[in-house]
Amino acid sequence: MAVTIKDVAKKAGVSPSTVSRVLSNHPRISAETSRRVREIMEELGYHPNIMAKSLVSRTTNSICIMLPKSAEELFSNFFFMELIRGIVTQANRQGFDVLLSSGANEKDEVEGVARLLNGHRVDGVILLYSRTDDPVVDFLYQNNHKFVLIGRSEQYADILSVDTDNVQASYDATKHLISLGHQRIGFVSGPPELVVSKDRLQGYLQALSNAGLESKPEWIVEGEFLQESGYRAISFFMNLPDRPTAIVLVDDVISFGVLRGLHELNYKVPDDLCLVSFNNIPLAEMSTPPLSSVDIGIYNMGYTASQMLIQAIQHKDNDKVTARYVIPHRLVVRESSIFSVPKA
Amino acid sequence: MAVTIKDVAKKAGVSPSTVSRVLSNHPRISAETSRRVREIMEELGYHPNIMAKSLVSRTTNSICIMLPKSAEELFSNFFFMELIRGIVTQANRQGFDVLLSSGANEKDEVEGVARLLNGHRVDGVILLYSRTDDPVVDFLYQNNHKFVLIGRSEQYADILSVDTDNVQASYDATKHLISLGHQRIGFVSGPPELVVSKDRLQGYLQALSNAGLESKPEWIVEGEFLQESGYRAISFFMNLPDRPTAIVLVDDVISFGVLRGLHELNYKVPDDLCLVSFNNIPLAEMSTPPLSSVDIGIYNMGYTASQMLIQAIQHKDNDKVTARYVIPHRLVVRESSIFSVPKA
DNA sequence: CTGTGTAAAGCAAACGGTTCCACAAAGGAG
DNA sequence: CTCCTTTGTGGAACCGTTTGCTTTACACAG
Repeated sequence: MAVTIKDVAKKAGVSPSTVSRVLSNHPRISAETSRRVREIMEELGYHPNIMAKSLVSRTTNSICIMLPKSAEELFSNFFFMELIRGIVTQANRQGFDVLLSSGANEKDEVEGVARLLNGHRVDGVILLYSRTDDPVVDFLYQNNHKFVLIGRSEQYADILSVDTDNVQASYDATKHLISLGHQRIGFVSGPPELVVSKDRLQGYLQALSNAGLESKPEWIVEGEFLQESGYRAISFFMNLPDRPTAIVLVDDVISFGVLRGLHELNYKVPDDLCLVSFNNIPLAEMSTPPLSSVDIGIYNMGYTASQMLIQAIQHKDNDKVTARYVIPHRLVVRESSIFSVPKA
Repeated sequence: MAVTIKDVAKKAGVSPSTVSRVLSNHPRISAETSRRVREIMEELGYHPNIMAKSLVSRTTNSICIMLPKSAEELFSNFFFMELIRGIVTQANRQGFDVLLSSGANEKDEVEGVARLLNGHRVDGVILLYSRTDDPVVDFLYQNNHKFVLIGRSEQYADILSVDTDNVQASYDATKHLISLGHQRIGFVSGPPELVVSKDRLQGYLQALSNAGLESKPEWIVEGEFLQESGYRAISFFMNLPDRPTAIVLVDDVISFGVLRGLHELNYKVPDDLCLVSFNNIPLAEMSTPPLSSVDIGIYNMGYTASQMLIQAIQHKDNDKVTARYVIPHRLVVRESSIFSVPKA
């Protein structure tokens, strides 16, 4: 059916090996032969069978992106799409294909990734999230597979990862509010099993303590990366006797929920409450009021992760090499935090 | 290195063919042999080499998602992520892997898809968008490849596609505004090369004409699926001498830009201007005010497209079969349109 | 004219499976 | 008891490439 290397060889009057060598620019092929073979490939519409190639070369030129289980429930879509865009762009640029994989649960995830990796369908994996205790990471690490973590592993030091300095970023965001005169600052966190939640919480606490400010347990609430979490958090906060005058939130989308909640309760931002969140998604500057947010270079993270993984795959130095790449962050101040001290 | 079918065979004291048959549940394998072989596969940690399997079976059990070139510029991320989620979920459920592909330009796109399809890396393709004149579709159609279009083709009738009835949906949205008493209704469209833009414009015009209402050219502006488009459109509209009292917008994200613009100009929604848009993304209910929006079941579209494609791949009836699947839509009315007639 | 070096191309064995065909053993019909 | 099925398994060819080892064909030195 499809045209193979043999068809090309026959028509060109050479052997299949010669055609193969033309394809890989082998030095000992005469210019004339090369030209003729290429011409015929063109004419016949030849495309190398990637499977056959992979089989013999034992490499697939493709990588796999592991989506978190139930991405829809835990995270904001924007974050992942942006990460994926960065990964795919860089991978394609390097001639790699990208596979998407996910699982209904953790067991599924490990099995899926094992099937792909052990079954030689992909050469490596990128994990889009970091959980505190992740069986997928265990599997990858123990079987010596190539992989890159977006985020940070608490268990293994010697793995490839791309991350934001979340402690520092959160410190900066909190510091910003402190420098505006706020004394009572709240924090809305993400799911506790995510490393990012812990890191940002830590930065927040550190900033408070460095400034000699108090941090009350009731000023810290856990949520998910969803509007609803913000919406719920805010009714809690605003009913506190000594409620915060400012909040740090781990994600812009949560802030949208907060804005909505405040609007319904007839509070004004930033007059009654100041907000700073993370990710700086495009909508952040379109909300009312526009959100102050820490830009963490999501696309860049994906791009870099992809690059690191492909590099690791190509130079097959089997030693595990520590390479934690930290993408710089930047606090973008907008209206949601620009008034100094709320009247209340 | 890796454990192969031969290793399993040797250890089990059977031939490779027997192991292969166990794997594929061949009827003429004794229960005892099957049990023993499976046990050994487990023990050795055997995973079939997917490449080798594909090579001989001439099928890959994977499909490819074609991302639009420069997705970031034309579309709202949410839409694609949701589509992808639907596709991946259904594909995985059927044992298919999903590849992501994109190209810097149209030539790139065709080449990429040709490489994957002719090179037997994937069995079929899903296109996430419909352009009025798409070389990728031409290629797929003419080479008789399996593919599904999200949207609608203007050139070919006999291809698989999943779509919203955009004309009707837009008609409904416009009708909703008309029934609230609006006489001057504007329209913010998407890029003109997208079929969805044309269809929604048509539904809008049809609703107006059915109601005996006028439609002025200056009430219609083209934009992209970005906040900025809405932001720009609104300053144009509000400066018109006989400006619209309501607008239909092709995407929620555009509406966010509009909301921002109106806020800055000190207009109120819905008092000064009513809005209805499309897609009903989760943030639509969190904006101020919450947006009326046509829910088009994005996840469902992806899910269905995936299902159709896999079906087409598995029953390899080579006849082209028309199958246009229309996902039902539903107008979700919220505050951005609930007042009957603006004061102005 | 033989021997040697080198460039160009061919042969054949993998890579890890699947599957058609052959064949032995066992069971059933006559 | 033969003969014919059925059942369970093994052997080998093949899927489309790559690649190490040869072979061929010159060119040129001795």
